[in-house]
Amino acid sequence: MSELESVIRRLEELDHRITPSRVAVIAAVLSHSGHFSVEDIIRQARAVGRATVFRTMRLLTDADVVCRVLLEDGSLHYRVSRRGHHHHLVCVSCGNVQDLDECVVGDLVRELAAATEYEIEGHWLEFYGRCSTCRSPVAVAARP
Amino acid sequence: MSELESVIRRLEELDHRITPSRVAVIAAVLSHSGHFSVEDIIRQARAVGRATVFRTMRLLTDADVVCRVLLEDGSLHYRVSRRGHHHHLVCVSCGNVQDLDECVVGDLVRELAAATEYEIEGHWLEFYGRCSTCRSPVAVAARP
DNA sequence: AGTATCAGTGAGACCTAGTATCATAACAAG
DNA sequence: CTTGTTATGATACTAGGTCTCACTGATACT
Repeated sequence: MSELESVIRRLEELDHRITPSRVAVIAAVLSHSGHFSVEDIIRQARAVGRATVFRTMRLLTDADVVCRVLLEDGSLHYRVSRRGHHHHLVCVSCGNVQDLDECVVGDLVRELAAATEYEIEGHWLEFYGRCSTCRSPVAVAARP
Repeated sequence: MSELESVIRRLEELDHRITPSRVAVIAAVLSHSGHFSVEDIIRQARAVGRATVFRTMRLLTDADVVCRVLLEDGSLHYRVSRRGHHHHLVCVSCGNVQDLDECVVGDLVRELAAATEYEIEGHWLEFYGRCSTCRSPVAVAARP
């Protein structure tokens, strides 16, 4: 079963109709191996209305087909998600994204909940850096 | 020395001029005990131009007078900062912000750097939940 | 089949948050 | 006093996203 079909299955299970517009958006989304902006998808699926692209992106986010990637400058990108709740390490130089295997703050959340009496419902966590390819050996050696 | 004066000192040390517009923005900023948006400041300091408010907010961020608070919906707010690098626990119900004493992911950053060969330069981390006041005893008891 | 209903749609107006431009003003230094 | 620098406000603009609304096309009921 292709990835497209499996996403369609997922939406059907959640009682969403499969329309040509949605299929076009999903196909555009799946064509990316890295992260992308909604504007990228709007450009790719030119026949689909702007509002519909945004609506479909929300659908896909809720269905865990994509996850949101917060870039360092605050802009929001998306990325096809192939695992559950996780976080990202984004290379600020080449834009490459490394998925962290699992949520690394689960323990922290429990500790904080105990210490603060908050009931913690969610969190944002993104790391930024330079991947091994982008940092030159010289730059590494020069670091204190 | 008032808080206003101490912020003014800080900017002077960084070679920024102290102008009436900047003082108005700083006073508006200091009038908030919680977090606030730039639009709040623009509303409060109506005599100051929109661009100048944004410019001054950047100045204050760079001078560590305020820190940025990322809300769950992705919107950016500010908060007077009284310590160095730290993170926030935001109540999604009343908006109250709890500062976490120090950065809780320092160790994590070092581990990740070793595991991924990334040189990690920065991160975003915000927690969301409901403070003890906002969660009713009933709701707490009902949680699994 | 007929019709009522409802999810989904695109066009476009609108909104929010922020940046760019630019002429002008205030100030500092020589 | 002149010259260069920093800061300013008005305004236009942009990016990213939401709202409205008339319309379409499936679905469900009779």
